[in-house]
Amino acid sequence: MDRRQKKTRNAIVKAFSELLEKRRYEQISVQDIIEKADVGRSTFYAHFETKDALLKALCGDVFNHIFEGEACDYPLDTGDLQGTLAHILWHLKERKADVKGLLRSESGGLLMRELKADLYIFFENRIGEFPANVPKDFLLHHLVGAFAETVSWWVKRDMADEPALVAGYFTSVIERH
Amino acid sequence: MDRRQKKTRNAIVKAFSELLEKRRYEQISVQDIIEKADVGRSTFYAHFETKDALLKALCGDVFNHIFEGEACDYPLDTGDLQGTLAHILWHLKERKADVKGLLRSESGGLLMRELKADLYIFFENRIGEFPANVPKDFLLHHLVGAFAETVSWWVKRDMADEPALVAGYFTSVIERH
DNA sequence: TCAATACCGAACATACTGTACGGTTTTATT
DNA sequence: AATAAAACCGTACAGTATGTTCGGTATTGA
Repeated sequence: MDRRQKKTRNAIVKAFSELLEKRRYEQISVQDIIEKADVGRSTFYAHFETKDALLKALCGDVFNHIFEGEACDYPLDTGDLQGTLAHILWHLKERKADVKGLLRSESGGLLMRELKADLYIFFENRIGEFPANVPKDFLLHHLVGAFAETVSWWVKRDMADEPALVAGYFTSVIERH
Repeated sequence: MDRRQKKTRNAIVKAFSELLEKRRYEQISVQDIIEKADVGRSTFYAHFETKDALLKALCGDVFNHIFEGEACDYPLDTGDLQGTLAHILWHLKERKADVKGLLRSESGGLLMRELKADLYIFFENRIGEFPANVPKDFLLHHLVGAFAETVSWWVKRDMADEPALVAGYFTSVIERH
């Protein structure tokens, strides 16, 4: 609507994202953010109820691109599980700075929580490819936890490995039909 | 050494643990803790540099009992992977109140981080039982993440399922030799 | 008995959060 | 161009938490 809103909001998110490259989430105060964004204090709170809300918004921003299946120019999605997982990793790499910043933080769990929530839905739709001799609910958590940790491992290695390779590792450890 | 130290320290940890049953970590202030422990403010800081240090100490306390392999009266450890994992779960249930309190919190990641660190070492010693066609480092993270999430899932269900059963679920999803 | 030390508790400096409010600028609309 | 709505500014403020300091008291171990 009002384009000042977008401008301000973007400035805040961008400032937050940039601060996140150098410092951990806990070490960044609202004061830091509004100074870097060059935005009034009350303005910040007009946009985000709290610092956590901002974090959540950033997470949502990162993941929406991935799981909402917007059109993108990733060519290698073979459609199977491994290909789709590689696709997800590729998208995460697009937002490398944000992902690294959020994951490094003490509250890295917050990014992880968002990621896991989306992964949960993702794997739910793929559940047929996996063994059925355990409760579905358990299996979902297992897959989500394992893949989330895979992401964490990959990020720690600076996302150096090829997405397709990492996805291949993952699928080869899980017992399938 | 001085038995006042132990007494005070225990009072603090106990108060913290009890507060954790009702409230999440973030909602508990140092003030709350020292009031419940009936301890002076400066005394608290003489024992723990920060609230996080206290949390870490409690985590350590919980996990030492488990991974240091102290003598215990758990009879069902069959020695194989499933049995040992069940044993770990059984110990976690011993400290149910603490584990639930810490896991429910926003900083549940802190307990998880400690747990994962110990699990990492644990699985490292068992690595031979798993497929070797992926990097060992990756595999370890995979197992750790999956089992940690299993714990999280189990706790959410109020640890109602039998440890041996849950451990069985876990082992049946992982592809082994 | 006595020196060491752990504790008390209040006071203090510092920092952050979230809200309030009067005034200013930009926007969309007519 | 005029105008009402809105988004913004920025300062001030109340509330709360943290971590430190320090003089005095009580307990401990030797």
